[in-house]
Formats: sequence, structure tokens, C-alpha cells
Amino acid sequence: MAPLSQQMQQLSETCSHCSLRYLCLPDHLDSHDLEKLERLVDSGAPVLAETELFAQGEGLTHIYAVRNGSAKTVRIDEEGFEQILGFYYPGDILGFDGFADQHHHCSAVALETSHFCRIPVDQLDALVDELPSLRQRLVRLMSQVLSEDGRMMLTLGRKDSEGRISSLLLGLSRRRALRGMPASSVPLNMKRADLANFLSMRLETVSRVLTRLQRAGVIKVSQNRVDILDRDALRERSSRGAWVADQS
Amino acid sequence: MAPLSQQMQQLSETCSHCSLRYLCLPDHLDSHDLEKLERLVDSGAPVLAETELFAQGEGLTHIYAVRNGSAKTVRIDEEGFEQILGFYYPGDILGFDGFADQHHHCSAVALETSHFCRIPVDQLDALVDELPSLRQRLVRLMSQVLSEDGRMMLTLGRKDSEGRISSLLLGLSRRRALRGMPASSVPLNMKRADLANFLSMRLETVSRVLTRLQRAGVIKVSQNRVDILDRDALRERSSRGAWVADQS
DNA sequence: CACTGCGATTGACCTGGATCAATACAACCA
DNA sequence: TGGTTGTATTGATCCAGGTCAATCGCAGTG
Repeated sequence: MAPLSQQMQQLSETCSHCSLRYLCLPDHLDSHDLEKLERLVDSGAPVLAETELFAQGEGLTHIYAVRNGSAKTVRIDEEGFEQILGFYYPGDILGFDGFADQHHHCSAVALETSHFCRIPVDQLDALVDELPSLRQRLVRLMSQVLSEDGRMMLTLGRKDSEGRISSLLLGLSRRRALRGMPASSVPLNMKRADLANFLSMRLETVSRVLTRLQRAGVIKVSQNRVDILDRDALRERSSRGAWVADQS
Repeated sequence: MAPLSQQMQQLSETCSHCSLRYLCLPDHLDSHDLEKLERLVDSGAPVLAETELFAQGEGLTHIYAVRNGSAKTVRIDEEGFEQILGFYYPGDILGFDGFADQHHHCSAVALETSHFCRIPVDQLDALVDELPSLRQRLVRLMSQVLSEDGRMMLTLGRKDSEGRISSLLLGLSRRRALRGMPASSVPLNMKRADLANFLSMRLETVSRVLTRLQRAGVIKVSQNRVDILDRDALRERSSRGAWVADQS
């Protein structure tokens, strides 16, 4: 339950007044440039849970910023396997991977009823040519994703189930903190199957690990929400069990 | 042993005459823009095996394109775990992840004696503001990496040891084909430990899988080189053993 | 040539987590 | 209130691959 004032702020139509401007595209833009960006943004109707924002293979027409709510991106690879690539929260941008060849390489789906800012790519493209600050911002955001992907590969490759869950929870918590939301109470808006898919575990294992962590007094689980009781213990578990690579 | 003519071509000082221009930064640039880019590029002395091009944490001053030879990127995460993020071949760019905060988030190390093109970031940055075509090219290359990262996460998360090795071999082979090199004979310039680290397996397992594939007549292993005897079988194995995710 | 050292291979064993299957719980509807 | 459906938890079993350890092969070196 965020206070009403905060909700209003987040839903404000203009980037300049958006509480997320320092996380999102607008960061580092001066008010003049920001105004131009603002004019591109279309904050449309609410998107219902399970609704696709864009589909894999589709042409790239817009990128999206999460305004409120949450989303996931899913890719189905050549062999038909489905992989959740990430979860997205207010201020995050969806659609960067489409710039490669002007087609989306994954689908984006709302996890709950959410609002998104739609930004038409062609106009953004033109504006980027005009505003060096915007280009830099864009490159930085993409580069950030790259470096987060690296971290994720490490998690998937090196950590055991407990480490993966712990890392995920800490990550979600950290991202809440960035947004000024209570970091010790993390809502799991996605289903267990989504978590399992994302972390490359079976959902039974997700369940087991969550209860194990609960029994150990590290977290408190209640269906769609996890309270972090002992952050240090969680941190400890997120790296314990990760195995060290052989020396080259 | 590439023919001398090809070596000469690859080592040509100018992008315009470089045989890799269609893979590398210059692609899609007209001759006028290309000339400007060319002036930034410094193709320095050969880099010896095991030498660092740049180190994690270091400020971003240059990005590098592989001219010939090969390299790997390695990241050491907060908890001290070392992860190889990728292998790089002629035409590939190293250093993109540094744009996030002007610092490298991984180290780059030559796998063998290699040549690299050094491009100073500040000058590149200025040129990018000047040339929209270069900006687009840059964004596309970064976006490509993003989408390849997605594929890699899937491999790490979903595939068993045989699938991982098979995928890797096919990937290396495909990249050779792109460069016009014999695709059925793949040199493994990195050590087994590097392969293992990259694929998140133990080196013993890498060894076992390679010999298993050899015994099955799919490949022929000879210390630092793998010959692909039955590409279809390899493809089959690269997806077999990958498990399907639970439905959300 | 013997010696050393590094990397690759192979063998034997054991554990984490996938798999299969049953049960529990909540929301929703008739 | 009971039935139905979707989701989460828990239990029992099994195996891929991690772990430990021995061996081998080759390159360099005194």
C-alpha cells in the first residue's frame, strides 16, 4: 500500500514529474532535452496480467518503460525451449534487444495489471541523433543490461538452488530499495513456475528451498510475498554453495 | 595455415581494406564515414598469449576489435568467483560493457598471440555524435550481444553437459563460417579449464564428453582442435537433454 | 636422458536436485 | 456447501555430474 501521493507521482503524465526519472531514460537529460523526449512518450491504458506487450519475432515499433506494476520477458529458442530472461519493475526499459535487427527477440508479458510508457522507436531514433545526452543515456542503459546478464550467467552456472533463490531475493530487494520501496518485504508477483524457469530449477525445488530458508529463520514466506528477516544470512547463503572454477 | 594473401588482407591497416569490415564496426558505413572511423583506429603491436588488454575495474579508455587471433573476457564477481563471459574472434568487439559507467566490468585476455585494433572511446564518442550510421551500427552490435547472452543463459540453465559442449562446438563452427574459415575444423585455442569455466562444468566432464562424442563418431578430437564429422548428430545432441520448463 | 611440471584423460564414488506422484490449499462458481 | 481448477507444498526415488585421486603424455630444461 503505497501512499496515495506516491501513486499519483508515479502516474504523472510527464517524465519531468515522474518519480522514476532518475532510474529511467530521462536521467542525465537537461530540462530542455527532457521536454522533447516527453513528447514521444505515450502512457496508454492499463495492461492486464498475462497480456503481451510485444511478441518475439514481431517488428520493433516501440520500446516500453514500466510505469507501475511488473513484467517478464520470455524467449523461445530454435529448439522450442522457453526461457524467462528477466523481471521488470517501474523504471526498467523493455525492448532493447530489438535494436539488433529491428525485431524483438523475446516476448514481454505483464505479470499483473500494469502501466507502461510506450516510446515509438523511429521517433526515438531521430531524437537520439539530435540529442547526444540521450544517446549516451541509451548506451549506458544497454550496457548496464549487458553487465547484469553477466552476473546472471554466473548465478545460473555456479550457484546451487539455495544460492540462486537467495541471489534472486536479494536482487529483487535491492531493486526495491533503488525505487524507494520497503526492501525487506519483497512481493513475488510471478508464479513459482516463472521463478523456477528463470532460475533454471524445477518448481518443486523452488518450493523446497523457500521453506528451507523459512525454517532456518532467514525469510518469512506468505504466498506471494517474502519478508527478509536476516539479510546477512541470506547474503551468506547466496554465495555459499557456489563452486570455484578450476584455474586456467 | 591461412594462405599468405588472406593474412595480408586481414592485417591491412585500413578498415576499408579489412576483410572483416562486414562483421566489425565498419559495416553499413559509407566510404566517407568509414574514412573518419579509420583515422581513430590504432592497430598496435602483437599481444602475447595470456596478456591482458584491459582489466576489470579499470577506466574505459579504448574498445578493441580482434584483428586476428582470439581472446576471452573474464569477470570476477563480488564473491570472488571467476567466470569466463565469452570467447572472441576476428571482427568481434571487446569492451562494450564499459559504457555503463566508463569502467570495464570484466577483463580481456588474449588466448594466443593476437592483433587488436584499439579505438579510443572519447574520440569514438565524438564521432558517434557526428555519424548517425555509426551510432546505429554500435547500437546494433550491442543489441546483438544482448540477444546472444539470452541464448547463453538458456544453454547454461537448460542443457546437460553434452548439450553444452555440442552447442559450443556448433557456435564456434558457425562463427568460423561467418569469417569464411573452414567450419568443420574448429581450433580450441583455450584450455580445457577455460571451456569448463565458460560452460560451468568441471574440466573432467568436458574431457569425458569430448571423448564420448568422439567415440560416437560425431567429432574427432586432437588436443587443440576438433573436427566435426557429423554435424547433424551434433545438432541433435545440442538440444537433446535440454529439459522443458514447467508451464506458467 | 632423466626429471619436472602442466594439462588432459580416466576411474570410483557420492550428493544435489530432477523426476514422479500424492496431497494441500485457495479462489471461484453453481 | 461441495465441486472444480489452478497453484503450492511435501515425500520417495534415481541419476547426471561433481568430487577426489590416479595416471598419462608432452614440452621444456638442466
